[in-house]
Amino acid sequence: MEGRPRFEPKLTEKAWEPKLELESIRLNEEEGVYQPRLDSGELFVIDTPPPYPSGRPWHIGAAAHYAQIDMLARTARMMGHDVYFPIGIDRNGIPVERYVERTYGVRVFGVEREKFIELCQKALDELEAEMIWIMRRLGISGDFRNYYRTDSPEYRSLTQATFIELYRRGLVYVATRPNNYCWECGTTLADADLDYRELEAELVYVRFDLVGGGDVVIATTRPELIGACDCLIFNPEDERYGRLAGRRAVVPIYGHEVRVLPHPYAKREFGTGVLMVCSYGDHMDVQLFRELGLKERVIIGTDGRMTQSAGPLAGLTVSEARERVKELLRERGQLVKVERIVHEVPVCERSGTPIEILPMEEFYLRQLDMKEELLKATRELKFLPERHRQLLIDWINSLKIDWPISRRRVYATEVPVWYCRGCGEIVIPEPGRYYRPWKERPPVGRCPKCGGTEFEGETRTFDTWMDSSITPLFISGYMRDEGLFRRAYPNAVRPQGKDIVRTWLYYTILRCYQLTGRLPFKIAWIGGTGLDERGEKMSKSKGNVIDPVPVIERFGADAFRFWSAQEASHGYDFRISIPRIEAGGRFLTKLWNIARYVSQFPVVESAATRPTDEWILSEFWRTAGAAMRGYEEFNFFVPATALRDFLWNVFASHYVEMTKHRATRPNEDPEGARAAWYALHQVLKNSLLLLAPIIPSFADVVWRRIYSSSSVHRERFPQVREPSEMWRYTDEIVEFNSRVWRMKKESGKSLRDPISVQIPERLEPFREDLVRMHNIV
RNA sequence: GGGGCCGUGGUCUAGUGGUAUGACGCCGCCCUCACACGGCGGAGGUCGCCGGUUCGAGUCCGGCCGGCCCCA
Repeated sequence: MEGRPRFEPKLTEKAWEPKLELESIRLNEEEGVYQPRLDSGELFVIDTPPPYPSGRPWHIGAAAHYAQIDMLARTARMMGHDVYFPIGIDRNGIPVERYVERTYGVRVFGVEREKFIELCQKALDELEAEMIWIMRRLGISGDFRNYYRTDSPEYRSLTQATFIELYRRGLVYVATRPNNYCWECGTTLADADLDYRELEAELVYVRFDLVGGGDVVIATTRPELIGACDCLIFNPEDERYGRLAGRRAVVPIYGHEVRVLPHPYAKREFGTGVLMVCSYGDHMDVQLFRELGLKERVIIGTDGRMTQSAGPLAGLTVSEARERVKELLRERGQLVKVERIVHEVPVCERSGTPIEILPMEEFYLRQLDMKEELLKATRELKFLPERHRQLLIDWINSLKIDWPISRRRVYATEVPVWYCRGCGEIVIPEPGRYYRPWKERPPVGRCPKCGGTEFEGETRTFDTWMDSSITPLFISGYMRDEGLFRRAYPNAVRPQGKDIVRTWLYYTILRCYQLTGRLPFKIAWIGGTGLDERGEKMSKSKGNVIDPVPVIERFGADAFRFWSAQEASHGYDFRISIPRIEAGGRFLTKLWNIARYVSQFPVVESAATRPTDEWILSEFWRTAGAAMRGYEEFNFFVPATALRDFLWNVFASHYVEMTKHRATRPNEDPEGARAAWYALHQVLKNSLLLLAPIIPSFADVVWRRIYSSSSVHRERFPQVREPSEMWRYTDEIVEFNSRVWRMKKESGKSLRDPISVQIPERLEPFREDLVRMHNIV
């Protein structure tokens, strides 16, 4: 040991400890590291999805998603952009209403509206605080000081202002149409609010008498709608029924006559091959009613009960009516048989209740006549990954009705409209403030049309997507801050999950395009879905939701983040398994120990490097180039895996071992030691920069201990150098070292024991380091 | 029924037409002076199936089967 200086590592802890994250998170927040500059110039604005605080457990896939969005923000910062990373909380809509009903045992329309809203706000405040805490703990570098809420007066007044603008431009209209209706939630729903579930049902066979003799049997899962039947159809190819074309049938119980028509929608395999068309059993009925000009009968009410038009079924709930109608048919001898089947049923996404299709008067926003224009405009939008563009195109092409935007709910932005009691004229206020027509006086004293002085405030609210679809406008100061708007709009990136392309992405593009004539952002960054370990979607009803909080507490946020980055390439679905998160986090232990080893040596800025040093620097810059190509596309899988493989399997295993002798004995060979120190620090320092977006606290802690008194998050990515050709030696070096280790192992030698082995000619430049490393004699 | 993605050792994953990566788990050995939260070695695969192109296919082409997600 004579002549060997004692080196002290600057990293004293034996391993990376998650609690070190807390200090780094606090420090960077206090130092204002993430604040955007206030000077002029373009802002790189990230239109983050405002999460809905629906209560624990929060979805671990969502946590991973936000971690990745944060990597995106940090990447942009390190590329030199002035990044504005707002944090919003989505607080509008049905989930909180249901939560309040459950938690406080009240019904939304059973208490005073004001009181119910108060309860909602109270619940949201609590749930929101926890969500903000988790996001902070994840190391998210957003603007928590000024986070916004979609239920704030400022936000809601912007939603209302955009509605007023569109109404005045004729893009909003009122119409009565068959609509998806959830009687459980008491409101109309857009197609995007539906889910589909496989449910058991009875397929009921009913015999209709034909006018002029004979009969025909139909099969239906909705026998209670028989009173609303206005047509029977069979497939035109179905020779069994060709003779029925043009005949008329008598509807059992109700007695009215309906036509029997051939129509391709009827599938010969389903039931008897003959269907009854009613208002309205499903979406196809709606289409057939429109197409065939059928007569609508409303026999289900908004309370989920049969109306007076349902005759003998009036007053019954839908399921009671279904049983009762079977009895009535049986009594008449017109019930042929009943089969049990399983079929897909549209249900309310929120309550899981099968929806009804009822004609309702609602406000609509025009979208059908913009389909082509939107398809054309979105060609300018960059998709990452490109293949997810198809999700949006398919959705736009599948739109069949304009967007019903009014809802019969309470905790949402009010439709800012009053009605004249005299003539029914719609009165719209001036944009600019938050209106609550159900409790406020109208904006005018007299009706502009009839001069009446009595008004009634609208009680309905908007679909919450009316709020969520203007996040790019809200965060850019639209209608409120011209200067900010010029710097911030269009936003740079919209990061979101692929599961909400049909809602959030589509509605945002529609609304912002209508209002500004421009796309709201330049890049749509579409992440995959976090699935459970079996590859199935997580949902509270399935009970397979994993809570991210214990995972983060156990392994640390950076381990979780690193796992998230290296688990799946951008845009692919990823499975969440705790053992794999744990394994991913092991890289941090490895990297910590690499850094701990390197941290004992002086930081030198230049040196006369040896071939071994040249080799590792070449291999490093090659890796760095690959990592940066991943960052260019905000695909964190690429840098995470490239750097992990390099640092673990090449740098630590081979370079560090090859130079250990040299690096620790500066007295023997001062120049050689300096050269090793130089290369060790070059690799570590630049690796920290390249990993900083993915493992921000880890990188920051190590950075401050070794390289700087200021945050790593004020730095830029290293300028990637063109690697020399030396990396071409990597395979041979790895192969040779493994061979020597194996030989020693097989002959029972310790790694320090001398060995006699031929160094391949190609590895001659590395002879000195190889001899020392393996103690070759 | 339509669209998208995916099918590689027990599990997960890389793979530009030329001897199949790596990780988790498993087995054996080693407390080698950054790291036993480590290292070395090993077992384990008809690369979903069937055809085709090719001297040669996990990789290209066609068809089929299965899984997941979205939509109908």
